[in-house]
Amino acid sequence: MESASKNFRKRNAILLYLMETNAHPSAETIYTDLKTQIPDLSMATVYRNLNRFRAENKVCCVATVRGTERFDANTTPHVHFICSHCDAVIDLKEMQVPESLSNTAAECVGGRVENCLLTFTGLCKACVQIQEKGGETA
Amino acid sequence: MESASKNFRKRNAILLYLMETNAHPSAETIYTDLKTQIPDLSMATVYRNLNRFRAENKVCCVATVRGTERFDANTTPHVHFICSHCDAVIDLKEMQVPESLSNTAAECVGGRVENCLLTFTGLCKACVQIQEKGGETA
DNA sequence: TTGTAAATGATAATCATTCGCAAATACAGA
DNA sequence: TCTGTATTTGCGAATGATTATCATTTACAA
Repeated sequence: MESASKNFRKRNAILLYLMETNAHPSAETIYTDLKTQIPDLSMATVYRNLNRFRAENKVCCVATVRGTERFDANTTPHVHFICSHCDAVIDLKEMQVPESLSNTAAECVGGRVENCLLTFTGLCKACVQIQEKGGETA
Repeated sequence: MESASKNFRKRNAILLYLMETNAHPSAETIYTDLKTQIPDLSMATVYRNLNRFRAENKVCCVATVRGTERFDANTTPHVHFICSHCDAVIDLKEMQVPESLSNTAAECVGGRVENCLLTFTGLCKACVQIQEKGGETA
């Protein structure tokens, strides 16, 4: 196992960070947050390991928000909501992608379906309220 | 109506191009293809108008493939398949996003749901076949 | 020790996208 | 027909995210 020894401290820290958050952070957020515990961390290491995790299917990119990729250690099909005002990427844990859909998709494409993402966009609860206040002028 | 006159020739050409294709092109593809009919077209114009169309809800970005946005003049909820080998973005026209899902999502978030995308990834038909041939060595 | 392979940091390079500004264009009214 | 104004555009520079390069460090095995 490649966990305790060798040069995997930083790699493991990055994966752990992703497994323990549900905020779908960007590479930069990961870097900034981990930098406090690991002062000699480099952005290159974050990107390199993210790409490695992706190739190993330990991590996936669930969205690209304003040109920035957002990562998740949950690689099973699941449902997200992206707020177009505050850029939050929120898990909709209560929802599931109906299994039947993947099968139908595979039939339609005639190829191999490996993953799927169901993504809603709009305004999150907090941003709806902000907008309602700000909209009084209208 | 802002169609025939004024300075809208290029703008209209871009929108028309998007309405007539189902290939979900990138800004660069749009630019390259239109350049043959409109030699003095500029990339900035393509990007500017894409952003305008987006704001007007005439066009949306349906995916980001290898760091490049892919556009679609169909702004209603629909289903795509992205081939991770050839980067094709394919409409699954036979499939629909169940209406009920959007309602459920709105309840879960407690905010305002504006759009949704259901996206499958994997290998398209052609790329599966290529891979099967190439895999003989194993 | 010593050699080897893998991981990293720093920074340069790349690529998609946006910005700034001056020139071109279309149209309204004198 | 001129003139003013607002819009659109082209060009090229600037930005921002991501990747590549390369020398250094690290872990481990012989």
